[in-house]
Amino acid sequence: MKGNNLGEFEELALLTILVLGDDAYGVTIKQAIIKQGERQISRGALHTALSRLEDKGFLTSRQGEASEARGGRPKRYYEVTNKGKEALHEAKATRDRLWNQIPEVRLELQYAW
Amino acid sequence: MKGNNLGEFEELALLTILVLGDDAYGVTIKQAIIKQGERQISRGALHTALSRLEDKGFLTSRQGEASEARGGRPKRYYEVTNKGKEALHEAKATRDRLWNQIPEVRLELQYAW
DNA sequence: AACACCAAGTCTACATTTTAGAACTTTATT
DNA sequence: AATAAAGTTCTAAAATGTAGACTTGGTGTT
Repeated sequence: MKGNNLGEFEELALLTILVLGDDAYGVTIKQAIIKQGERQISRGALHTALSRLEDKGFLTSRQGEASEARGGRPKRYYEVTNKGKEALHEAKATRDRLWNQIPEVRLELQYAW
Repeated sequence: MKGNNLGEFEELALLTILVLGDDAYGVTIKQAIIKQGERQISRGALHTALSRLEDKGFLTSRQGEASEARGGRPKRYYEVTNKGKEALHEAKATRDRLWNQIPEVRLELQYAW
């Protein structure tokens, strides 16, 4: 890819991180995505996407603390970079522009009879 | 994939077909995508996506006539199915919902100084 | 100190999507 | 018949998406 296009899952992940703000790490991101009701995802799936996004400069991460509850491995918090935000805006703009060019009629569902 | 998620290129293609309406076939779709100014794509790339979308029931195709100008192989016209439209609406809804949950501040670009 | 146990991140490997470019097909023109 | 034009189809590789097993780092219990 040219390097600036986001895959659909990547985009979903970035948006979710922006929604979560300060509290975006693996588990919360996963929960949020699932809660959006859209799909089931695994830890692994998410983390590979996140680390690819980081490689490409769409987000950065920093080590956090362990969970209070019962200990556990330290969290890794994610933050969307400027580049990431720009990519999101661009993706949105392109699609919005396309949606605006579609006449209403053409969106109606057809039923056989 | 589960079977109902659209890849980002797939989505772009479906939207473009809706924009083009009656005149959507390989070449016009390709031109339209490029003209949206977003990217360069090859014939092959587009056609594989289209046929995959057809396999998945997001669009149908029918054979058309050859070009008037100078002949040539008959065109294949594409049309988005109900299922395709629904998938587009869903994808849009999910993202719009996410965008609405992002506070303005969090979208601002950061500059070092 | 040793051990169980929990929360989370990392690794591995395979499936699906994206991509480009070469090859092919059909028709028109000369 | 040969060549050109307008398209589509094939092939193969790179990028993304995905699940599940594995590891690590911490806390609590004895």
